[in-house]
Amino acid sequence: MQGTDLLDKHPLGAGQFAELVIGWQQQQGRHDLPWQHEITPYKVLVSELMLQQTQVTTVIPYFERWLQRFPTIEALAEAEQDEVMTLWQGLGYYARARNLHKAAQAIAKRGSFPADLETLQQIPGIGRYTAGAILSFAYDAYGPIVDGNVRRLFCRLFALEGYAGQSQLEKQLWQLAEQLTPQQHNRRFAQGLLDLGATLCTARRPDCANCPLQAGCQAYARQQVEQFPMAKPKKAKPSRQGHFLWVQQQGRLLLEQRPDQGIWSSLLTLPEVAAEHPLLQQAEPVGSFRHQFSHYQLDATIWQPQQQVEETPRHGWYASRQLADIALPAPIRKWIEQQLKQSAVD
DNA sequence: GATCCGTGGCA
DNA sequence: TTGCCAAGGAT
Repeated sequence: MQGTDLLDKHPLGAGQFAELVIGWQQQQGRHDLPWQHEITPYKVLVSELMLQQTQVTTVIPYFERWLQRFPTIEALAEAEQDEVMTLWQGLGYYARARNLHKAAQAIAKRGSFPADLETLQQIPGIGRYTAGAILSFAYDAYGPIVDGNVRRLFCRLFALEGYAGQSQLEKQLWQLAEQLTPQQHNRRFAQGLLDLGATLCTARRPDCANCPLQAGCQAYARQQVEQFPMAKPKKAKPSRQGHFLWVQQQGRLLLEQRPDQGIWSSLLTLPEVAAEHPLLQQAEPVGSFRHQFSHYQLDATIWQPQQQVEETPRHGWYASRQLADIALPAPIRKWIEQQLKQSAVD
């Protein structure tokens, strides 16, 4: 067992490690995040789903609005998907919103909130990390977590080779998490791990001088803190073309709901057509934008067709005052609002 | 195991 | 401007 070896060779034992993390969290950790007050399993579920791959400062206003509109899991379970997507718009990774909605319906139907790792991981949108986080934060119970913060912290503490996603590294990280996670004070311990990663053991310019684990950090001992974790080998980001239609009729704008898979799933957008679409042969380009996704770059052109657009049940006409209350992708919303402002001035 | 899935902040 | 990064999960 490699993880056992790692821990055996390390100057800090598991008990001492937990004590240091817990003590530091109490003195120096974050205590004023919105989901840390009057904790319920539902609030933990909402916050954890929102926080997946998303920064705390981005999530906070979304979380506040969400709890106002859906104060309980039953309220969310009974909501329409349109409204769920509208509240989530701009936050990205829209499958999370559908999963959260489905999770609320499953839990409400079940009658009780699951409180064990196995059952939690059967719920849509909840993986190994989120299940551990729910046990730790909602129930103050044993729930190992490995996220980006913990990965960075452990890779440095134990000078672990490998990059994020490599199976052998992930296996080591989870084994360490299981061994280092205490049986008591689990909420504070988990919060301490995340706070250390977010405020001291950061990706760039880590603040080792104030770290309670400095004496036990193997990367620090080598003066190679920023070499861990190793950078994932990167490949070129592809570029894709997108063609969107700008069609107004009697002051209303034609929009189309996207399918529930793929990019911008379940959101409304300007109708998108293939590059070979006949409509584009006699259309005028009225604008363009470039948008960076995590895995490709979108070069979009917006066309004003001269012919009638064939409508489907997924199409709809929207007045400008309705736009605030529907779910649009951020770059599409930005372009539409700019266009409407210009045409109003013209 | 590799890829897909968003967005905003920051150096 | 560009690249990197952030409380991951599903396929």
